[in-house]
Amino acid sequence: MNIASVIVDVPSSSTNQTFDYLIPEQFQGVIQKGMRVIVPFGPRKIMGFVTGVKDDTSLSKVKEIIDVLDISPVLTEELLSLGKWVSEKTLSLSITVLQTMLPQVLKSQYSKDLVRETEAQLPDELEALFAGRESIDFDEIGKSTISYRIIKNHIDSGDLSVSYHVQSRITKKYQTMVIPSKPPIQLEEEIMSLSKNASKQKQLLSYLADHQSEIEKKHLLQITNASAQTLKAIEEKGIVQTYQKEVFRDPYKDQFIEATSPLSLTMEQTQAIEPIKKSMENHTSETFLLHGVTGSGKTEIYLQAIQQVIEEGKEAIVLVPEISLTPQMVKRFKGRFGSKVAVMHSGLSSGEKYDEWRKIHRQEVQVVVGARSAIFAPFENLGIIIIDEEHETTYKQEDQPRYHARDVAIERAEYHQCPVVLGSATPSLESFARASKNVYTLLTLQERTNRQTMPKVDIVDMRNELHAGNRSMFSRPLMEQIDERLRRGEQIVLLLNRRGYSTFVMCRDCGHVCECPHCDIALTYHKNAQRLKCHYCSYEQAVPQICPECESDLIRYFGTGTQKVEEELAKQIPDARVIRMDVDTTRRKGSHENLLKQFSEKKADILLGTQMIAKGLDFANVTLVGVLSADSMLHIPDFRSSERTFQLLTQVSGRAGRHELPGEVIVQTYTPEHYSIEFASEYDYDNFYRKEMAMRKAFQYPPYVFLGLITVAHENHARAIQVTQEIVQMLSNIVERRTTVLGPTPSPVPRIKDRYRYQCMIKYKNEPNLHEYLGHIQDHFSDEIRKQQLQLTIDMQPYYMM
DNA sequence: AGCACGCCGACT
DNA sequence: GTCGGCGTGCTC
Repeated sequence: MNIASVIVDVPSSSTNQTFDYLIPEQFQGVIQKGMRVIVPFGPRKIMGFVTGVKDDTSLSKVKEIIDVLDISPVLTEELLSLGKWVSEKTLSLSITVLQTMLPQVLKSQYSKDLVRETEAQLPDELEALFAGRESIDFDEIGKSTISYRIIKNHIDSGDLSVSYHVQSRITKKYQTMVIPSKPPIQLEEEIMSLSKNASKQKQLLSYLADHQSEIEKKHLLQITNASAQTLKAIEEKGIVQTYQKEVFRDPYKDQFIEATSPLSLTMEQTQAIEPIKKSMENHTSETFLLHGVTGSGKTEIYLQAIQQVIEEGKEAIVLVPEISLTPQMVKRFKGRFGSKVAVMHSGLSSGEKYDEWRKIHRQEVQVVVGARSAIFAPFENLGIIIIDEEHETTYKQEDQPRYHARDVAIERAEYHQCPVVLGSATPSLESFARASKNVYTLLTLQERTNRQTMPKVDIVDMRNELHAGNRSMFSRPLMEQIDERLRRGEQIVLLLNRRGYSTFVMCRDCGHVCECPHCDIALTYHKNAQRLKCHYCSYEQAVPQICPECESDLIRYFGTGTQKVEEELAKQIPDARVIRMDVDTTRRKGSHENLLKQFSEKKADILLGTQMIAKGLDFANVTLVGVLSADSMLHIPDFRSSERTFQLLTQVSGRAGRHELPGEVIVQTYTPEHYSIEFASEYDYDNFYRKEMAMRKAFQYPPYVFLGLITVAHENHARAIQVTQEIVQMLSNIVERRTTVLGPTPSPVPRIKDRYRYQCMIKYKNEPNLHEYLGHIQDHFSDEIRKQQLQLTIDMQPYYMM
């Protein structure tokens, strides 16, 4: 067993394989599957994951592993094989998948140094660069004017050499601890022998004598009110010792979280949890779809199921959409399971994420609550996986590897023989269809635990408003209701559904829209910076004063951004205090929570925001929810737009009147007759599902078919079409008769960063070898891809068609 | 990816 | 003739 198979940290298709290395004697028996190692690769040194250890290799010559980076494997065997599965299903590189399963700090960084090997005199410019140092970073050479040729000559002559380094970004946090070096009796003696003036030292020592054990330095100095100088004095006398102790960062340490105990379940809840418990007892990997209206107590079911898992000595993963991973949510889990919970989300610093990950790795916690990537938590005895708000699109990763957490969850559950619970008030059509076909087990909660009825939803036809001469973005009924809440001192949530919508600049004379010169997309107007920016590349420019086409000065901003709504609101109701929440105001860490906190403390009357305010928020004093433009999403050319509209409207309606005060919802729309708006206003999921399924069937979209989307991007327009055509041809030749291969079609954004984009869409029901074929297609174009000319993106079960 | 090698055009 | 451009192939 002295050969290791290693996946190296080189993300390219030609290195997407294992490489064999000899395990040197000192690492024999130490190196295990799932550990990170440093290996020589060509002239350099890089990180790699050991995926196997074996006795021999078919190669005649192998190099030795240079170093081991881990004491225990960072990836379990299960995660290694899961990684393989994910890379096959998503057509991603193995190394990319393995890296995403770990916290970012474990990713290696590389550097190159130029080292002086001899005393030989170097040319003046080189001597100046070294400035007396033994080695310099290669980056410094790049900044200087020295030609690489000269350096190369000196490397060849042996005066200089290049050394490669693998650096870890791991930062551990330490605390200084103080520990007495003598037993208490002797400490007392020391106190006696100290000089009379040393009262502070005496005080400090007597505290230590009384308390015996080690104590944090900062803490000790604080209680004894002593200075660091005092401590240093007794340390020098050898009475106490200090050392550095590693501590885990705890992002929630300053929060007091009240412990909660299981609530008694309603009849309905009991009926829903029983099958889950049964599945856990039988050790079967069953998938449940928990369909429960807002406020029906899904979370309590999760909590009690997890309780049982913990009692069995197993572990639980809870996935929550990033955006609703609020302190409120975390509190519910920490309140019930205390220190057994790790939390993983993008709001944590990379060090905090690493520490939370290590709690799982070291088996110090049994529960992880986290966003998408928490599905890869290195638990070894999973007892349950819960995915809350199952329909959320954030569970699908939008860059490589394009995995869906739901699929990974089901795969992991299969391995651990444990249940998966998908919870939602508005299940995705895919999941509900599977439940209807008994692939998933459907569990339904129809009653709200507080017996409150859902808030009444009023639909306002904005066309009538227009006819009546109201050209503002607030309808008269909405304004009336807002006024009334303000008078009663109640709060209001206003949702601006802005997806697919942005502020752009248009000339009123000729209709010219300012577009990005590198992408076929309108530039977005940023008011703060007074600039136009492209959302796809880094291009930006000043706002033109006159139209570049017709030189008219009638330039206007179009689209309804939150900023614009805020201004309008200030004009119409100057007295209202408004908090605006959108990407601009929540960019800074913690600002999201901060704004919500202000709102909950009633420091504002109106919370105005985008989708991010629709989820999981729970304010007792909110009695009115206004949706400014319910249909803005409906016109996006995306087969899921009706589903998303329905989900968003249902969700946001649930924000009103969650407590004693009754709530009301006003939905403004230009298409009140649209079924997704109508059914959402009646909270009628079943009829929405039926209607939408009929649409999906008619147009052959999921869940009736599976989708594969291939996007081809090339600088040369003709070549982009040609490659896409070639792919369409290749696929058409091999797929089943009832599979449809569409294309070449221009992408919804036909050009990004000067590359023309064309697509091929595959609609299939059963193509067991499709992934393999697509792999061949990738290989077929790998040369052209590597030469930076061609970009090929394959997205299985895509969510965004761009 | 990133490095070396090797082949070609543009200069001292 | 050499310098330096980039196209090509390989990394256990």
